[in-house]
Amino acid sequence: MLLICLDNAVLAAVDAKTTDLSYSVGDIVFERGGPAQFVYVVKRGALCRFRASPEGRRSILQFLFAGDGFGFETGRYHRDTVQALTGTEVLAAGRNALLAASTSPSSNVLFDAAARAYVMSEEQAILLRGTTATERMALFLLEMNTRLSVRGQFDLPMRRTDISDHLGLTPETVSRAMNEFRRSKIIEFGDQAPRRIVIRDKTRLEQLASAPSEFEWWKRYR
Amino acid sequence: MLLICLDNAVLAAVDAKTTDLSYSVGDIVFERGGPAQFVYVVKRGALCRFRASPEGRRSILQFLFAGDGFGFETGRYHRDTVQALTGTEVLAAGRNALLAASTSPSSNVLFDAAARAYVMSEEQAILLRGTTATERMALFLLEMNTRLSVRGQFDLPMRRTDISDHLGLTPETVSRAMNEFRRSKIIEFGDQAPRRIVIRDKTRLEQLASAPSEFEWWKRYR
DNA sequence: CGTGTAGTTGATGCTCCTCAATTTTTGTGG
DNA sequence: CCACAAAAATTGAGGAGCATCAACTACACG
Repeated sequence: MLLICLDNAVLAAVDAKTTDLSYSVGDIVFERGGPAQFVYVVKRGALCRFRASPEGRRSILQFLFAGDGFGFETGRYHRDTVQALTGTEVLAAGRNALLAASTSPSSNVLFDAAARAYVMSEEQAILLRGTTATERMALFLLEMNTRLSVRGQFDLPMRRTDISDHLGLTPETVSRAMNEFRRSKIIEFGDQAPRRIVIRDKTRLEQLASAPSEFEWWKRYR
Repeated sequence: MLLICLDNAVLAAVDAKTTDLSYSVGDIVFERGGPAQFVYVVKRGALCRFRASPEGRRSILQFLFAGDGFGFETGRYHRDTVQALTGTEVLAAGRNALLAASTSPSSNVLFDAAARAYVMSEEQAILLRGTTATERMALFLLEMNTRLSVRGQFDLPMRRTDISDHLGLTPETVSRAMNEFRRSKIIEFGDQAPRRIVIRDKTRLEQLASAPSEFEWWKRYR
């Protein structure tokens, strides 16, 4: 019952018996309910970890990029599904190898990972609670910027739908917010590539990310 | 940076050097930013653990009842504030005593606690996302029922405001939902005691807790 | 060229919040 | 115990914020 945020340092403790795997767009790495035998680290590409509700809603709990670990559970089964958003390479290690490594003297490794995962989960819950669509989009873009940008720009590996399922919004709302950012010259899209983002005014974006937004795009549509 | 869900089994590992403390309504056990020297277990009463945002919002992350542990952090300072909702007795142990106990052979105690806290936090985040006010109130009442009820009724230790800060709603919305439950004879209030709850139709409440609510009380007010 | 998917834009209205007023409950001192 | 004040809870009206539905554009692939 756990998907920990493992990083390379953790897997260094396992060291042996790792396998390289690769997935293409849309491939499922594992599904909710499946047996949890391996732990993984992203080497290249992007994935998402989500839970689908019976009514058809989908909550994307986390986007996974190079260096992120996933797939560790305390129970025998996976609690959520992980799917590739782009062509992806991951490193897999047997769950038992990790457990063996973690009983060595140096090892509050697992505890640290669990504690970090807990803190991140709670911080994000606080963040998504009582924030407006504009604030969430600003926060999301800033996070993607720190994780993905090279030379001041980045390509979002996910669709608008994925963003909306992550932020608890609709794709339409995501689109409107992003395009209003664009019209205000806060961000810029690539030519014929709505997933390529350049952040033009990071300061403004940071203001919007933590402010009862005076940036009310919907008034355009009344 | 961590507030773990410790239970009595965990504190049994410490065993020595515990102190009894008592608080009355409104007392602060510790504040966000304060040094994290002790870990606690609730013996009697109820508390809440919350984070106040600069804009004056308050997110209540957890209500704490007898048996719940709190106050453990991986860092040096508390990440949130804990306050008594009623007259309360807690057991406190030095943080160091716990760490010492947790290096003993038997001890993935800390890891288990962190893992459990992580799972609970993520499950609750999923729950609060994309659910209506009615669903949240139903879920909340069911949870309070399992935790607090004796002989089919219970007294909520918290105000409507606390509930709303926990569920991400306003006190008005909480009040309307609860009174609509009452008018539909799903729950019942005590006489001159709006915090005393009797659940009359648990099955119906469980339906409402996980259904795109066909229970639309607000239509009354149009 | 169709066909399919992703993204955008617009119109409408649901769900809940905000603000204000009132009622109920709790706490305090005679 | 009652009288009063303060706090908590309820109720109502109206509007903010976002979802929903629908139409449309742009590209990708055969």
